[in-house]
Amino acid sequence: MHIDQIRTFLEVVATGNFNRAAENLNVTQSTVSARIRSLEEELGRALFERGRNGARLTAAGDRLLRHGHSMRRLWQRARNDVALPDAYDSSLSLGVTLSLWEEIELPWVNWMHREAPTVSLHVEADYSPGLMRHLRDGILDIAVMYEPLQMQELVIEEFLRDELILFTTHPACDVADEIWRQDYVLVDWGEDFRYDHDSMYPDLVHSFSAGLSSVAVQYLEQNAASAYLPARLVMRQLKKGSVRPVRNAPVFERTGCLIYSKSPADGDLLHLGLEGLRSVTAELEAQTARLVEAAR
Amino acid sequence: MHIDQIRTFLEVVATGNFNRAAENLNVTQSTVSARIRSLEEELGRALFERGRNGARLTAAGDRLLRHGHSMRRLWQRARNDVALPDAYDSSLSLGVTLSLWEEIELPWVNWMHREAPTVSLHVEADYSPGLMRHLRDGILDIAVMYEPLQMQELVIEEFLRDELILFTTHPACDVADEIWRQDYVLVDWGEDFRYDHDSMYPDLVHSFSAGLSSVAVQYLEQNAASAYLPARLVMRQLKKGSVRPVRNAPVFERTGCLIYSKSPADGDLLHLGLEGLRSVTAELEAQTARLVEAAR
DNA sequence: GCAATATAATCGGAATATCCGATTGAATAT
DNA sequence: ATATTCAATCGGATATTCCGATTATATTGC
Repeated sequence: MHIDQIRTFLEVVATGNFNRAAENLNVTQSTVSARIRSLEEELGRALFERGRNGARLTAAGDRLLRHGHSMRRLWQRARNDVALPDAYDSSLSLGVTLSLWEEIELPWVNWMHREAPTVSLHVEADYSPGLMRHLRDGILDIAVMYEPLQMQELVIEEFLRDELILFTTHPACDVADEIWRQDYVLVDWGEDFRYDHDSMYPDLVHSFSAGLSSVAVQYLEQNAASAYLPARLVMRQLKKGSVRPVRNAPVFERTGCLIYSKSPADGDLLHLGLEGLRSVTAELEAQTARLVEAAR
Repeated sequence: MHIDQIRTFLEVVATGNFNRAAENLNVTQSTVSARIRSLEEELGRALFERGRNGARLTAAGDRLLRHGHSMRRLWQRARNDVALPDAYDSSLSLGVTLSLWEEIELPWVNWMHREAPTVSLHVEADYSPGLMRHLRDGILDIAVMYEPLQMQELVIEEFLRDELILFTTHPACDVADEIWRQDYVLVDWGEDFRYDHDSMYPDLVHSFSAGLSSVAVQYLEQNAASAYLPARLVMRQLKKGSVRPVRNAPVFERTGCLIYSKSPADGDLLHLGLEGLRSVTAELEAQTARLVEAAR
């Protein structure tokens, strides 16, 4: 068994097609064919049913699939750990959605460094699809994001309820006042939010929409405008009083999730990392709650 | 990365010597040398410090070691699962010490078959060293034995307290009567027992010693003799009254352990298997307890 | 210091495996 | 029928692996 055979197998499963798998792997189709054939010979079982519409997994292939994922992850992880400086004895990597990155990353790194100083940490921020891909490939051990796609071999655990509150830099006003509607910024908080938002405010016009929340915050600081934001992003402005929640405006909820492998390379370490995230998040939520309470 | 490179790496770690590793793997020393070298080149790190006394792991090699064990186990497991008949979707294998085999194996297989009918089961009985080797190589998922050797990457969990009671086929007697000393069979219940037994009865002569308990039971049935046995092995004879416990004789305790991998290929399935063992054992212990109570 | 010994690295050559590019073959849609 | 879309196969170039023998190196005993 060569790891490239496993990678090829997984790519064929993912694309359902020898030719596309060959393209993605930068080899010829005949090479893919040969790799799969030798894997099948070694295992003594057909892994794919080849037909007009590409390749479909056999039952035996399906049984290989889960282990294949693990093998790829494990080898990725092994290469990574071996490459570490000798002062470390293992590694843990965390990926965080861009919108949560700033708040979670540093406290978590500090927490981990205190609890496990010989663990090398790797942190990255990206959008959900990138995080999922890295999770699948074993580059990430844990990811934090909203609205994850369900995936075999991954545990999804809710761990953070976020409140999206309508904030404004207009003078204190009620949702009925409609002052806040002047210069409204629509922040893209994901599919669930878009749906809820549209049904609540079907006729609301926005002067622009922001993909990244920090843009919206900056805009609010410099203009009399309104936007849906989690309280923690405008903590400073709330304290100053420059930003106020719109009274009686509906609050949207959003659930942050922890995603990690069902079969980790190092279960103890993974759970330490998760514990760190929960602890860091609890602190974050407590702060936010106090602030929201004070502003109401 | 070829799996043979990992196997070779692990064998060199185990023997601490390229030549012995070559012998065990049935290849030449130059092949072992080349395999390790190519692995080192791929990883960009030296894995061993070569010296007069063989090969010692570097820090980087040590970081590879744990993953190497997992890789070997995982591939072993994958090959096994792929080879399964299509009616099954995964597999679980249990190894049991010879002395516990008969009592645990069948109930566990029945329990598992009821709870998870699509899981292919593999059961084997052997002495502890064989079980440990198979556990290490990924052939076994769970082992049940007394006095396991501590090993990296394995969880050891106590789950069964066994009482070794002095039984006799002489007429009912007290330990002070010394009738029972005529024709005493010393059963080898392991190192701990030997030690405790010797200090308790330093001058006790035995007519023979038995490595396998069933031999001792058979001997007791056919001769007026005595031996230390767990009650469950002489349940039938206790009910008939042909075998009696020696009153006031000290009871020796022995702890049965569950051993399994810290990083299993399929955690859910593993824990189902463990649950089955605990359930089966609880039943066994309850029966034994009732019987011992009745006999006293 | 000098063999004797044990260990791993290296080298040359044979065998084997891998990969590519082109072709073939099979199944399906038009 | 014909075109299209897949995967299998073949031939040849290249790369890798393996063995057997030799070499290099460090340790031990004398």
